[in-house]
Amino acid sequence: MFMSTVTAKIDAKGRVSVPAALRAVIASQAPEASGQTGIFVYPSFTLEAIEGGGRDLMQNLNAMVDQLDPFSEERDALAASLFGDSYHLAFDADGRVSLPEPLLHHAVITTHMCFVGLGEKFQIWEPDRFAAFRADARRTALENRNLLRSLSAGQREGQ
Amino acid sequence: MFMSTVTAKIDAKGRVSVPAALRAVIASQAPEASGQTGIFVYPSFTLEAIEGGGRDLMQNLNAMVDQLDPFSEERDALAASLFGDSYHLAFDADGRVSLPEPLLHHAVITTHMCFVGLGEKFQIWEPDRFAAFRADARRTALENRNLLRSLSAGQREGQ
DNA sequence: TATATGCCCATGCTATCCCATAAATACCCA
DNA sequence: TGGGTATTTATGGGATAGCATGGGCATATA
Repeated sequence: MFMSTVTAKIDAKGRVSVPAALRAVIASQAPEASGQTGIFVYPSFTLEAIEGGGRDLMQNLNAMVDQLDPFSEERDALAASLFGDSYHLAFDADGRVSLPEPLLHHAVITTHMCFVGLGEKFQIWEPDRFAAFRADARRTALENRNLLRSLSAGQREGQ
Repeated sequence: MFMSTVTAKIDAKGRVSVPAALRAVIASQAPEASGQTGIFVYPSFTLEAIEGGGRDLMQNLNAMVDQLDPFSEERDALAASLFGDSYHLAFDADGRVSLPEPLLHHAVITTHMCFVGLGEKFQIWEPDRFAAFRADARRTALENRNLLRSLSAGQREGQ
C-alpha cells in the first residue's frame, strides 16, 4: 500500500527520484521479475495534482470501464480521459523518471514535488499546493468524524 | 491487545526501542513469520500524540476508504489525511524504529516518549503531556462512571 | 549542429546492519 | 526458598549499504 509523503526535486535534466518506499510497493505488484519496472500516471480529474499507481491501479480502472455499456458515450469519454492522458514512465537504473510536460503543467509543478500515498494509488503535488490541500482535507475529515464513525460501523456490519 | 505504559528514550541516531511487550502483540498479528515486522503510525486527529498499531489497523483504514466512491473528492481527501500522514516503521534487528520528524513535531517529542496501550491500538506521547492528559482522562472517566454502569447493565440484558 | 533521451558512474548523506555492554528478568537446581 | 546462572531487553556505537542527487558521455531526434 502506498503511504507517507515524500518531497523530491527535479534535476537539471528534468528527472525525479521516485521515493524508494514507493518503488517497493510497485515492485511488490509486478509479477515476479518481469522487468515491469515503472509507474502509470495521469492528471487528477478534480485536483491540480498528478495521480499514479502500479499495474494494479491500471487494471482496476480498466475493469471499471469494462463494466460500462460498450457503445455508450460515457464509456468512450471516460476511457479517453483515463487512458488518453495516461503515461507509463519507466524507471532508469537509479529509480528516476521524467514527468511529461502536460502533467507538470496540470499540477503547476516547477522545481519540487510531493509524492503522497493514498493506499491503492498515490498523488504528486506541488508542495505549497499540497500543504493547502492537506490542511483543508484534515479539517474536513475532522468535521466529518460522524461519517468516519459510520463508515467503520458499516464495515463491522458488513463482515 | 496493547496495554500498559512504557517510557523509552531517543538515542543519538534518533532511534527508539519499541517495548518488547508491544512488539509481541505486533508479532501475534503477523501471518506467521512473514517478515512483516514493524508498526504503522500516524498523527492523532485530535490529540498532540502519535497513534499506531499493527497491520490490522491499516487494513481497517483501507476498508473504510474502500466504501467511498472511487472518483469522489471525499475519498481522495480522506485517503490523503489517513495514508498521506501514515508511516510504516520497520524494526531493526534489535526492535528499534526511527520516528519521522513530522510525527515527533506533531507530538512535541524531543528526547523521551511514552508508549501507551489502548487495546486495538497504542499512542506515543511526550511524557509530561501524557501525564497531564491522563489526569484529565481520569477525571472525565470518574464523572462518567454512571455511563459505564448503564453500559454493563445493558450488556447483561442483551445476553 | 543543437537539443533531448537513455545509460553509466561519482558523491555525500542517512538509514540500516551488526556487534558490544549493562541492566533486568526469567530459569534452574540445590 | 534462596542463590546463582542464563536469556532477554534496552541502549550505545562502528561499519556498511542504499538512497537521492549531480554530472559525463554516448545515442537518438529534429
